[in-house]
Amino acid sequence: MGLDDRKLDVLRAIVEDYVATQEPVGSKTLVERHQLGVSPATVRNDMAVLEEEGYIRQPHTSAGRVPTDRGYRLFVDRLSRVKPLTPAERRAIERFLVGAVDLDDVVHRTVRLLAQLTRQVAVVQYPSLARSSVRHLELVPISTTRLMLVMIADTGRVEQRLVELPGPVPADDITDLRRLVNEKLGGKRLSDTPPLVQALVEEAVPALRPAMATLASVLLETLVERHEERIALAGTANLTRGGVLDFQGSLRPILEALEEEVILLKLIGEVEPSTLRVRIGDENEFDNLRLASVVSTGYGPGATIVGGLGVLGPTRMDYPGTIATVRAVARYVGDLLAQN
Amino acid sequence: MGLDDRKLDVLRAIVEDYVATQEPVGSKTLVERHQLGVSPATVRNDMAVLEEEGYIRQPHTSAGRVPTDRGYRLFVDRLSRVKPLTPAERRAIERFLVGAVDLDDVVHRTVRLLAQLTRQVAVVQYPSLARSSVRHLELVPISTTRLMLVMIADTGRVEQRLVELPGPVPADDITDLRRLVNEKLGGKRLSDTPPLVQALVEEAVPALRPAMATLASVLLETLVERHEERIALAGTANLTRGGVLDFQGSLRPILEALEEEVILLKLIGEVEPSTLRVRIGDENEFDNLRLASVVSTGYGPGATIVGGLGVLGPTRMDYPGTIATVRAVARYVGDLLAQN
DNA sequence: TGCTGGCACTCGCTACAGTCGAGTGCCAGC
DNA sequence: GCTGGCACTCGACTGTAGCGAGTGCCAGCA
Repeated sequence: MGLDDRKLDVLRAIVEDYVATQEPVGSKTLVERHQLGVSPATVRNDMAVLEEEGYIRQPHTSAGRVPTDRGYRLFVDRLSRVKPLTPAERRAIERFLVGAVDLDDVVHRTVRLLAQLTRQVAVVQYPSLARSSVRHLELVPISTTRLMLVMIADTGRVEQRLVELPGPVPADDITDLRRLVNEKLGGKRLSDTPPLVQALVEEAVPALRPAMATLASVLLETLVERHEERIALAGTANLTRGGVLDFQGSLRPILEALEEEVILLKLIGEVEPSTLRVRIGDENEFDNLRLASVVSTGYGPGATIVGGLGVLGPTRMDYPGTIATVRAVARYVGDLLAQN
Repeated sequence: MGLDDRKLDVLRAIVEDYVATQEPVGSKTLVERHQLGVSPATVRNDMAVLEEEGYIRQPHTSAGRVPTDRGYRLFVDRLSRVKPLTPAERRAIERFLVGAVDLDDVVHRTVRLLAQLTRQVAVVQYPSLARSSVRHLELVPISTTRLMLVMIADTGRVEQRLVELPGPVPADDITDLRRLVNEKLGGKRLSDTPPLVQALVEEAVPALRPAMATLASVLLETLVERHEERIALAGTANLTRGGVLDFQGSLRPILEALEEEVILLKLIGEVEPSTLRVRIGDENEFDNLRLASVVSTGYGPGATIVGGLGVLGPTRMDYPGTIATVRAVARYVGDLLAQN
C-alpha cells in the first residue's frame, strides 16, 4: 500500500509535466525529462500502482497518465516544493499596492494584482463587518423624516443606508441620537452589537424612542444580517486560457458560480487564522466547481483576520506558485491595513 | 438598387429565423415558415440581390444565408416590429424593483433583472457624479489629522474618501469647514464645481487654508476626475448560451472587454437624452466586441439622464425584444429614482 | 416583365476503412 | 527488484464515398 519515495517522485513528475504541457504524460517522456534514474518500464510499473491507488488515471487506454483530484491533493500536501516569489513578482506586488488611497482602492488593486500574478480568477472579500468594530456612526439629515446612516469601521469599511424615520425629528434630536449611538456602539465589534442595539432603544428619551427603534432595526437588519459582505472579482478572462481543455469546454457552470456572492463568500470567506486552504475539484462543495480548484486564505492587520481572498482556476494549476502568490499578497495587504 | 417590399420581407424573415434557430436559412424552409406568397426560386433571386448588396452572406457555398452586420442594421432600423413586453415581464420588473432600499440596491437589482429578462450580459452605470449635484458633504474626524469626507449626491450616490490633513485640526474648525463646503457646494452640480472648489480655499480663514486646500484637492482629484464612475455587471454566464457558435468559440475578447471599466463606460455611458443606441458588431469601436452587439440607453428621474444602462450579446440577438426590455427597465428605474 | 419548376452542381457533413504511433501491460532474464 | 523486449490497444489522422441541403441558371408561362 505504501508508496515508496520513487513512486512519489513519479507522481510529482507527472503533476509537474501535466501542469506545464496540458498533455497526458507517458513513461518514456517522463524519464527523458526528469532524472529518475530508472527505465521507462520501471516507471510504468510505478504508474500502475499509482493508478490502482487512485492518484492518476488514463483518459483512454493508449494515452499517458493524468493526475486525479486525489493525486493533486497528495502533491499539494506532501510533494510540492515551496516556490519562492521572483524578485519581479515581489516588486510588482509592492508597486501595485502602494499609493492606494482608500479601502476600495486597496481591494480593487489587490484583486487585479492577484488575477494578474496568478493568471487566474481572483476574489477578494472586503473586510467583514462582523470582524470589524465601529469607529464612528454618522447621521446625516436628508429631509425632516429621512436620514443617511453612515458607518465607518476600523477596517476602513464604510457603509451607508437610507433611514426612513417614523416622523419628523428636529436637528437637535439628531445630534442626541448621534451622540447616543456613538457612545454605546463606538469601538464595539458589530457581531457583538445586537444586544447593545436593543438596549439603545430603552436608553433613549421617550420622545426619541420611535426614531431610535427605526435606526436600530436598520442597523441590525441591513448592516449585520443582510448584505453585510462585499466581494470584488477580477480576471474572469483568464478562464479561457488553456483553451477548451480545462473545464471540459464549458465555462458556464464556473461563470454561474462566480455570479453568486453567496458561493464566493463560502469559497474564500470561511477563514481560520493563518491557514491557507486548497480545495481541489471534487472537494469543492459546489457541483459547479467540480472541475475547479480554489486557493484561499485570510488576511488582516497583524495576526487578526478581517476577510478572505483567493483565486480560482482549473484543477490543473500551478499549485506551488499560486499558493506562494496568494500567501504573499495576503501578507502585503495585511501590512497595508495595519498601517492605517 | 432599391430593395422592394418583398426583398425586405425576405430579409426580415431571414433575420428572424436565424435568430430563432441559429442555423443558416435556406430558400425552401423560408417559404415554408413564412407566408411570402412566392416560390423558393423567387426567394433565391431576392437572396442573390440581398447578398450582392451586403445584407446577407453564405458561410459556405452550399449553405443557407446568414445576416451580416449591415443586414441586422437594416432590420433594426426599418424592419423590426415593436415587440411589447408580456404582462409577465412587466410584473417581473415591478416585483424586482420594489423594495429596493438604497441606490446600491436599486442598481444591483436592476442589473440582475436586465440580465435575467434579456438573457444577456447586463451593464448598469451608477448615476454619474458629473450629472449629480451635491446634497450634503459630511466631514467625519477619524483622528486629529485624518478625516473621512462623505459626499451624498441628490441621485442617492454616496462616495467617501479618506483625507490626510496637513496638520491637526481641532473639532471646532472641522465644523467650520463643514459649514463652508456645504454652503458653497450644496445644490451645485459636481461638473460645475471646479472653480467653486478653488474659490473655497480663498474664502476660508487663513488658519484653515491648508486643511481646506487638501480637502479641495481630494474633492477635485478623486471625486471629479478619477474613479468617478461606477459600474455594475451581471449575467456573464449568459455568454455561454448558444454554445460555441456565437463569438466564434472564444469568449476571451468579450470577457476581457467586460473587465475594463473604461470600455463599459464608453459602451453605455455616452448617452444623449431619450435615445436608445444599438451598436452591431463592427459598429463597436472596440475590436474585442466585433462579434457582439450592444443595446444601451440612458436613465434618470423624469426627463433628465443621470446614467446609462444596457446589455451586450451576440450580434445574433433578438433585437426587438431586447430593445423593448432595455427601454422598459430604464423607464422603471427612472421612475424609481424620481420617487426619492 | 416577373414568377415558377426543373435540373445540374457545389460542398459541408457523416460514416467507414486503413494506417500510424504513443503508450501500455506483461514476461522472461539478469 | 530492475530492465529490455514484445504484443496489443486505441485515439488521431487521412482518404474515400454517399448524402442532402442549398444554390444558380434556364426555359417556359402568365
